[in-house]
Amino acid sequence: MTEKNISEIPKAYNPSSVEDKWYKYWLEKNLFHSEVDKNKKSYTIVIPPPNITGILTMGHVLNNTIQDIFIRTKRMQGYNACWVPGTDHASIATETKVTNFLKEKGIEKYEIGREEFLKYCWEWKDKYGGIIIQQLKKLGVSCDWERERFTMDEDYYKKVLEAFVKLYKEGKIYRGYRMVNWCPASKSAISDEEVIYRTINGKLWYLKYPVMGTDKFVLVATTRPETMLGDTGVAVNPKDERYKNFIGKKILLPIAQREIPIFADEYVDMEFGTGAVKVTPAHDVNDYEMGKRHKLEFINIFNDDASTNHNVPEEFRRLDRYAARKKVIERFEELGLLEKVEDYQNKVGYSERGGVPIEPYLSEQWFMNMEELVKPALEVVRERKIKFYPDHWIKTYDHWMSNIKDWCISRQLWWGHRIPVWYHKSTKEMHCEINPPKDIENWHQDEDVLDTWASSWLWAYDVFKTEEEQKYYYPTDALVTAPDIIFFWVARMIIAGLHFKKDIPFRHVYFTSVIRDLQGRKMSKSLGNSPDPLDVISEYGSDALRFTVIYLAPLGQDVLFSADKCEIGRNFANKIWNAGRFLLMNAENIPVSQELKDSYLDFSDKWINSRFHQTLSDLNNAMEKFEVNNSSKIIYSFVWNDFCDWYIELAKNRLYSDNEEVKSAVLTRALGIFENLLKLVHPFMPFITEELWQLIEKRNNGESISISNYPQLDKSLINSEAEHEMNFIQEIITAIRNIRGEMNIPPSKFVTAFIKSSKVNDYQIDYIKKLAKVEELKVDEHIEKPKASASAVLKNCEIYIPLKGLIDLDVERNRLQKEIVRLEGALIGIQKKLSNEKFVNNAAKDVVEKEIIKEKDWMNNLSKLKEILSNLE
RNA sequence: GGGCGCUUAGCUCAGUUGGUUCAGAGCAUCUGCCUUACAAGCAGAGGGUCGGAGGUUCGACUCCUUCAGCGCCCA
Repeated sequence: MTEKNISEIPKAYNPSSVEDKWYKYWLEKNLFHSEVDKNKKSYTIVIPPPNITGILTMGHVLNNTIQDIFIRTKRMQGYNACWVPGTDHASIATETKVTNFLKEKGIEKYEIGREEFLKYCWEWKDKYGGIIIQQLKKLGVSCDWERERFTMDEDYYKKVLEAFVKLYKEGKIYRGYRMVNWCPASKSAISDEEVIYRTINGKLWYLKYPVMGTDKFVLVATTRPETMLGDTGVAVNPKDERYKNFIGKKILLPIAQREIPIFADEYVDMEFGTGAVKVTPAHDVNDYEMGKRHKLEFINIFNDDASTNHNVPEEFRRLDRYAARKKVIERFEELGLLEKVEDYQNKVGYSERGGVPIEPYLSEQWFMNMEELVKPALEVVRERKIKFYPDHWIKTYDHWMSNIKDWCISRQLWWGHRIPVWYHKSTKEMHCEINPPKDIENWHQDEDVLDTWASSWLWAYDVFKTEEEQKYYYPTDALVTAPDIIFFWVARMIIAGLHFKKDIPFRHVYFTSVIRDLQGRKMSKSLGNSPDPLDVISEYGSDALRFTVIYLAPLGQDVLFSADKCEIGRNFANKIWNAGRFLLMNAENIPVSQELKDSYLDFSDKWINSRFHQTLSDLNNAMEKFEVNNSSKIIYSFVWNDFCDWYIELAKNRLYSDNEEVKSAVLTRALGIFENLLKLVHPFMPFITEELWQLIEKRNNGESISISNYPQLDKSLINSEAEHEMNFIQEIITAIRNIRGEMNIPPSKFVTAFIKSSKVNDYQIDYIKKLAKVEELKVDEHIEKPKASASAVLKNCEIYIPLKGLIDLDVERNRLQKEIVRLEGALIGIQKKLSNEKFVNNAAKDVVEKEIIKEKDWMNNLSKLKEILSNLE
């Protein structure tokens, strides 16, 4: 760094001039790169790879700030810290984006074909896929950018296929014709986890189905009348008296003119609707099961875009499912077969990515049998080999894992990892290998790609390219992620890690808060209630945003956020800035001398050292327990309340004294503590701390606070005597300030004060005078209360402030009376306790003893106060 | 229907194993201050019977039961 003229340091911290400069510096010096180093312990985090179609959200801010705090702390603590960044190819989302992009240019995906389409995808990825990475850098994250990975990198791609082939050969992957969740928008199957259920206000239509050979009807109720075109049966409960005589008879299905059986099945709920249900085995999960049980016909009436196909009568063909619904209802009305329509609330499954209702659809798909794979993954969490924070997520995880179904891993898309299976054109033989068969011309490859999560489930180790690296960095230490992907990703990574690497993928999983707006609504694009983090950064600074989000986000609780809350972080940054500015301004005139660092120590120095190491101890404990939010508060309170409000204020006395050696000693000490404080803050606020760290001492090129040594806890410096002494002085100062405040004495006016006590030492007098604005201070254990003075009573101490001409006796009377009432109340409680034999006999001895001492002190204070009040004049 | 979480000051939330002035912090409010680091600041003050009821205990914000309200996940 070049030398700066300190007086030029601006009064208010300006993050924009600082942040980009340091991020560039860190990258230039390659400070965040990690290489295998067997002499150092690794500390590894893999980023939850953001989706290449995404842009930075507040959720990312929270998530990545937490990871950065962990990784920066460990790096400074001497670990070989490695944070692997990267992005996820997001099969459906990206393919949708690119398809729409091409459509706007008049290009149809199927016309250009697979190869050509994928070229566009890569182009799109190169152009937009890095946006979120650039945005992340604005946050100051200390990722190892040399290790940036993408789920479709060539070698990673290969690893994904290898995993598929291995599982196939183990018989864990199979192909089958099953009912899946079909997304008509992306024309692909999706997994159960990608279906979002929404309550919608729908209708319940009552349709009359004529019973053949009679003039009677069976009334069925349905929320999806269009599916009647694919009905192949009507079911009733065997116990239902109403329908007993119909069982075995046939319905002549209207419109389709198909004869379908009426049969009995326990599944039918007699209470729901009419008690008779139409059965569409090809388009409803429950009907599918019934269809299999009763060997019904499976009639698929939809194309892959959910329009009606050739299996319905000519005039109903090629209609969108909702148009088909309308037409079916109209026809039923014409036929006089529509009994009634009721309003009805039901849950409809939507495709998470496609945004349209999913269609239960029979198709040929690839599935993974999860039954065996799940077992070890369940164990490691139950046995706490992997720890969850907060740990109540264990139950959710356990429940899901215990009820897991086979995983549909094929997607009818092009962008992704193409399933490594070839079918022989004539023999129909199947070839499942990484490499295609040699006589490729006789084979055709499976058209489908894999579910994106079937690639990212290998992320925890296949981001490391060599065996050696995997051995060194795996298992990773912490995973920080949003709770909504606990099934999609967390669970599957545990499964993959245990199956393929025989070890857990991570030791700790930290589930972040969900960021909401001030009304408690989830941040969403459609509501437009999500502030753009980049705007927030340019307004408040990255450090401010980071600190604020952490400060507001308790473990396991949602966060109600709005941009203006970043004042918390901005103000804190400014506070640190000005503390630094103060010290640096003094350093212009006072020499810094490391030899004097431990000279002229007084109680306030011992106190601040004690506070620092107590803070460090608390902080270490909190971080150990992953209490990041708590950690931010521990730091905040030390910096602001201990260091700034008290230590700097006390230090001014000596900094402005005449003794050059004392001045030098105090300033050196203060700067030392400040530097340590910066290190504690650094993982939370990397930029401002780097800037100040570079300013307080000339650093060599390549040095950075981010690779400096984290302060070591020294318990011997935690000094309860110094803390007691300091607390006593703080109480005296606060008591005098209180009197000044209540009496409306402006700060510019100095007062005289008398302290009746034997516990105040001479060297503390100047401090009290300075901080309480006292001109003349007399301390003696035999002082008589002067007339017309305000008073305060502390333990072992009485304070009098003569205020002739200033004192309003009524105000003083009120003050005293209030304190008396408070003390009396407290005393009643304590005396009740002490007169209770059971308490005295049962409670711990030290508790009782403390209560007795307390009672004595308070009674003492009380009688003094009463005396003062009665003599007040 | 099953599970999880939440309810403490006007607002947003801390409160670790039940026991020290343990009823706290930040913001907001009120009062006084441009005190030579900081008005993005300093000093002081007011404000809550800890969701309701019951129980365990010498003692409950803390443990148990139950009720009410809110939120999330799964079916």
